[in-house]
Amino acid sequence: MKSRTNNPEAMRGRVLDVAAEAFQSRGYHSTSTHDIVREAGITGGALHHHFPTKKSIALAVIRERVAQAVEDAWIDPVQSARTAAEGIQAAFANITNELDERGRVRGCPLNNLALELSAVDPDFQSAVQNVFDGWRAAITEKLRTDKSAGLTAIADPEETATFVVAAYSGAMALAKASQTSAPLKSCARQLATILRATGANASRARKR
Amino acid sequence: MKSRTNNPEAMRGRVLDVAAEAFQSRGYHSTSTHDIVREAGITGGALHHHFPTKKSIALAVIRERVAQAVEDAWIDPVQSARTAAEGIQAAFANITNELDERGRVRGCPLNNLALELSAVDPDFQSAVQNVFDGWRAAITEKLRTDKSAGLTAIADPEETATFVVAAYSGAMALAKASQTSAPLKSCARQLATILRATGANASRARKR
Amino acid sequence: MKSRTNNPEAMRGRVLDVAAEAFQSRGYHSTSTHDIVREAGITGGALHHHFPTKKSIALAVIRERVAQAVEDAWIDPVQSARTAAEGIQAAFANITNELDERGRVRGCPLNNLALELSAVDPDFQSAVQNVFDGWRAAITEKLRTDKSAGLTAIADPEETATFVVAAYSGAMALAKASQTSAPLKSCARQLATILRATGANASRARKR
Amino acid sequence: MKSRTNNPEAMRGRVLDVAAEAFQSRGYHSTSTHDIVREAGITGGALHHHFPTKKSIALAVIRERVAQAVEDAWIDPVQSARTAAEGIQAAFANITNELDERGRVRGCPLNNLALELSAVDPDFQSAVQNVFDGWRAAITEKLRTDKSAGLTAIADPEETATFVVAAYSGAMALAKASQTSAPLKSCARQLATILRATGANASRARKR
DNA sequence: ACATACGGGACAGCCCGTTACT
DNA sequence: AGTAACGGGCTGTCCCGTATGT
Repeated sequence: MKSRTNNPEAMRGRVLDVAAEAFQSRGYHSTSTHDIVREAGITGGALHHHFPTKKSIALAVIRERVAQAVEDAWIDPVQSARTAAEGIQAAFANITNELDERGRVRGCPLNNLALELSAVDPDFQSAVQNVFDGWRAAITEKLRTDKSAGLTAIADPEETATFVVAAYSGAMALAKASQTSAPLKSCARQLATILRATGANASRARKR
Repeated sequence: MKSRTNNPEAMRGRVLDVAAEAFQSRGYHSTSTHDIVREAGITGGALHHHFPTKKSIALAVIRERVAQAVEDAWIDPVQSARTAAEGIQAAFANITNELDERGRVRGCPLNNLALELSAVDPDFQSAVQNVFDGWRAAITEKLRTDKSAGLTAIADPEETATFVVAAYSGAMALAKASQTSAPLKSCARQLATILRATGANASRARKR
Repeated sequence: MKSRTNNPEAMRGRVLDVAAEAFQSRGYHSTSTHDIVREAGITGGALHHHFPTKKSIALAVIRERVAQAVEDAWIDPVQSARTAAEGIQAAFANITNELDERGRVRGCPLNNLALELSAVDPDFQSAVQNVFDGWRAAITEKLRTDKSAGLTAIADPEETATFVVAAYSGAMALAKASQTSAPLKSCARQLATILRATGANASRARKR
Repeated sequence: MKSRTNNPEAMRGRVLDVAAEAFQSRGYHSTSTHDIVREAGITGGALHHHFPTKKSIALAVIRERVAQAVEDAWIDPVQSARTAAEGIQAAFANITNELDERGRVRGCPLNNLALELSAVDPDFQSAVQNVFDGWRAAITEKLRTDKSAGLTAIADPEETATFVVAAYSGAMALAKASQTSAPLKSCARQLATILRATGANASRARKR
């Protein structure tokens, strides 16, 4: 008879950690519930107790782990930066650094799951969309309140935020496909130029 | 015994058509070989004769169908457009129109497979990368040879091309997640502004 | 939903019984896992729970059923017989009788699997060898401790034991090929003569 | 378009060579017709032209290759030897030498197929039995006509021949299971002693 | 709360044969 | 004589979910 440590919170957390990791590395469909059971060192029964279906695991991963990852990697840096442009650059820089250290590009956890699951099920779709919305909202807000030179002139902060998220998402997709951080670096530079240029234009416009 | 007419090309083509459609709509892992057999109206033996493994189907789909789709939707419009900016806008416009007519956003076939398969297998990864490379190369070339006002001043056409591809890819990911064409429209507008702005800057720079 | 009673041991045993029977009658490769599922009256899931692979079934059959059969048919009779020669004759006699009653010669379960699987996989090979070793060891031991007239003079009990096992195995192979018990009877007689002769020789030798 | 060399005899022979080799190494059921096609460098259609079914290949292998192998390894040496005992020892010696050089024990081609196929199909069974019968007949004949000292006294040459074949077959089975030539050497020694002893007994008997 | 046993049904891949075609 | 396309069906494995047991 094996010993057992009743600690539901810890077990739930371990499951989510393992599942988040597996979903990002191998994808949702390529990860079996048995993989999670094995890697988390638990039993099928325990998994079922906390998550009755595989779908419920994925939803929890999106809501509790992926959303957190987006917050850590994007929302916090952007909010705490001096300007929106700096926040965006910081986010890119941090992610690129991590990538170069790791050596392998697993892609953006949100985009990976978004592409794989959005078409599968409306529950997945809306869960994913919520995270995207929070992400865009944070950037939008920063763009709106950014009092740095000229950026106030940005016509549509929401659209710009969408654009930033899209550029990053696509850059990460290219990075994953090429297994290089180069596309991310390129896009970071392009975005930097654009945001500066926009500001410059705007300030120039105002000066006249 | 029924009569039979050998027509390997047609059968192969039908398999690829069905598989390309299924992989885009439901994804690679959510499509079973039996689905393909059923939808293509063939037998398991015939499928195995032409494609011994599911992976070989996906590789052929990427190389022969997805690459073609990218060519039709991006490379041809860009090459035949007057300017790079116009070509890019045309590509966005066509795709967005199709999306709005269809009502459902299935995502970019290349990005869907890229995100799902790049991490799975190096063969997939390089097949996907080849298509991305062709795509970027076409835009790069157009940017380089574009004699329209000021755009010759683009510092790094390759990087700009990467950025365009990334922005589109990410925009389509957002569109899929939100099941709306709005992100695509936003990003198209942003890109238009940027390319125009860049040109404006450049011409301004030259005037001085 | 039907009610269910968990009884893992019984289910495992039923699987092994069915598999042992099928492997002996039709061979390992000619028995499908579905055959086992059907004949044991279980489900695929249950089979997979107890035996994740077909190989694991065969290994269990060898270790838990074939080894037992060898013990019943050879080791026990030899050990409990008065002399080695008598034990060997008893084993032959019992097996031949069973054969004649059954009418059909399915061969020695150990040799059947040995010939079919030894070259396939080292795990099979060593599992089979273990049973052979136990078989030979029992005969060796009996020959060594046999105080009956003259047999103590057997130069190399181990080699003689090997010879007995080989003669039986080959005789059963001939019996299977001819679907007759005749080869077994012939070999039993030959072995009887030899063991007696050896004893006679030995005792004659000692008398001198 | 590939060139083609019409040479039915050669193709048939190549198929049988490849099949014989594969059947001995891996067994009948573990060898697919596609394996044969690939290893023989032919096409499925060509195989089907010469051998309409897999069974027909096996029957031809038994009748044309395995029978020949038994003739080369046993019948010829026994017939051309001075005495039966010497012929048997020569056969054992040759086979054991080959085994030691090869390093891997694949078993007796006849016994391998006999054990795997005798129970499957009566056609296989009788084909195998024919080869066994020829083998035993050759030894029987030699034992009968052997004018060497004492061996004429062998009571039942046919039974003795059966015994020799059985001992060899079983020894090879043990050799395959242990992947050692040791069992063959042991049994050869035992048989040598027996045949000599029998001769000695007989001549002793006659002397009195 | 957790563990083991089990249900059914799919999964990708492969099998042996046959038929159309050169 | 020989080639390539094709037909069905089956293989071992694995899947996710649930029920029973502690």
